[in-house]
Amino acid sequence: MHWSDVVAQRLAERGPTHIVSTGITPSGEFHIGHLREILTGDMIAKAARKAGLDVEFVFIVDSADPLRKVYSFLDDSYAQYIGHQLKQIPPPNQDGTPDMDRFAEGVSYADHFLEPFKQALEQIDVRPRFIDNYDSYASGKFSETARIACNNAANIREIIERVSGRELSEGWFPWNPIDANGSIDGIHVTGWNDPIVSWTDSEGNHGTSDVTKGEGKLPWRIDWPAKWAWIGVTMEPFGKDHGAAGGSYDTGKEIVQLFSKDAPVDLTYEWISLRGQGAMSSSSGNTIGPLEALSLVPPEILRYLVASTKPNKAIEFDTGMGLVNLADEFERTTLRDFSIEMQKEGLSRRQLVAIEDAKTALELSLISPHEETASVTFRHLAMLAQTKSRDDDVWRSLNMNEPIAQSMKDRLHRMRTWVQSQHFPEELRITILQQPNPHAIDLLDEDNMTLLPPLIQSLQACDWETASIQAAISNTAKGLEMSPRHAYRALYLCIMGTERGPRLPTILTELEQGEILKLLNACVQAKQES
RNA sequence: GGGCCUGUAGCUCAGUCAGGUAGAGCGUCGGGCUUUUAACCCGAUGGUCGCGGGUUCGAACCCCGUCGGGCCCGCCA
Repeated sequence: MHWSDVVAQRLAERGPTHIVSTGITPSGEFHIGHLREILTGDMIAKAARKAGLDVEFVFIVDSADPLRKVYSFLDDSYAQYIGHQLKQIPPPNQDGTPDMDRFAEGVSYADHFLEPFKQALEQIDVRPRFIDNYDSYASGKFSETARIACNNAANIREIIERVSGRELSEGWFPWNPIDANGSIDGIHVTGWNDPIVSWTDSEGNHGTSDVTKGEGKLPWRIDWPAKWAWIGVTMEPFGKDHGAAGGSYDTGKEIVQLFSKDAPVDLTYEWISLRGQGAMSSSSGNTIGPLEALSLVPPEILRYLVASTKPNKAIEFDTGMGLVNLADEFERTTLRDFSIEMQKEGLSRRQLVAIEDAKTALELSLISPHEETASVTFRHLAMLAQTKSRDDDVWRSLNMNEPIAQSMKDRLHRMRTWVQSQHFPEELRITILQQPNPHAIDLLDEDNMTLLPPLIQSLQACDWETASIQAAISNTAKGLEMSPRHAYRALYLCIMGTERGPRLPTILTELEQGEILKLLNACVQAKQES
């Protein structure tokens, strides 16, 4: 059974109605790691609906969280906002300085980072109900839970200290009020008189905070179960950081009982890292944003990456050859006929499960409605995108007639972007040598050498267009009673330094005839001298 | 210190929760397609399932131990 169906089954055992929740703090640039959180939730919601359950999928934007520190992409002037809630501070400009103009127009720090992520979500067909955590506090959604928490401060302290094993400070209180400057750091709670918290801030100011009006927030370990309670969350996937023993899920599980609710069904997922570069981290700049990823890859492929990998498996996102292999695997999967495969006699249980999982992973990956398009592998499209500068030529080569499906146009456009990017693997890059490649010269065999001189002659004599070039190559080989294969190998080695390559005549027509002949002659000479 | 994940073919992984003769894709090699779309088709190659014990008629799978890799437990998914 596919992992999403396993979770759906667990939900079905609990009841017919569910709210699957995900959430992210918009403290910086979103990256594809965050996509795993939301895609995991989205897929579970879909699986649960398939199982006949009534499911809502929500995405909580943790905009009430404070700015923790001045991240590397921020200007030092952000130091004044440390401890301030992300919804209450200005967005950064390109250079990292606060953009007061946009802030005046109502765009907050949180909005700034959330907006592109929302666009990415639309592209990958994830449509949750968004819940803004800051607004939720302000509109009193946390009133009940906050009051209960404050009235049970000792109780909660005991839970956190016992379960997490860490010691809370003397002045700890389950509510972080906002001080005179708007910060929730360095503030001390001095009294609690339901629903008012009294406090003293670092500068010695005194004040009060009404917990039912969102004049502050609950600390994370309480904030989370409080959200479960007021929203009615019954399922939530979360990163392994929260899943560790004694982590926030463990304490939340007990705290939520105080709110007279049960903890949601959990699913801990592993992180996504960039191949060879470790975990993704907004602060180190070691990231690939969802939009950047989507500029290279069709959304189906990103969905497929998550759908076909079990949540507890770490994913290494590889923007090079790994991506090509992933995309080609997806392409092959779309071509499979699962109903025929499953009817096959004598399938072992394992084989059946493998077929079912592949089928489900594919279903979860497709963006609905799925356009029927001709199948083209990534490799092939990569080649066409490099050798044909006009889109029309690509369609002709693929035997596609107008009107071309929009999804195909998108794919080609993405491929062109990818080819131009630093991520495109050298292995697939078509390069034309300027001078003989010594390594390739070594690989030229006797047959190749026999063919080269007459090849050069006929290439010199022929019209420089595809049909003649093609005829020249194969006729030369046949004239010597050899397979054209040898002629092509010789040309690939001389011109591109590889033993094989994409259809040569079309590439040659885009190059200077004289340059090519010069290169070929140089190769023959180099070989003879060696 | 506590905990989680992970180790299976050259590579990426499935199979471990219901023990029953080692799987897939890619790669590599060979052949085909009488023009080579890095395509496509056919075939072959390839693994002491990290290591050591135990349970069992039977273990990649269950139990114990051990070694290696990654990671979490200060609000980074």
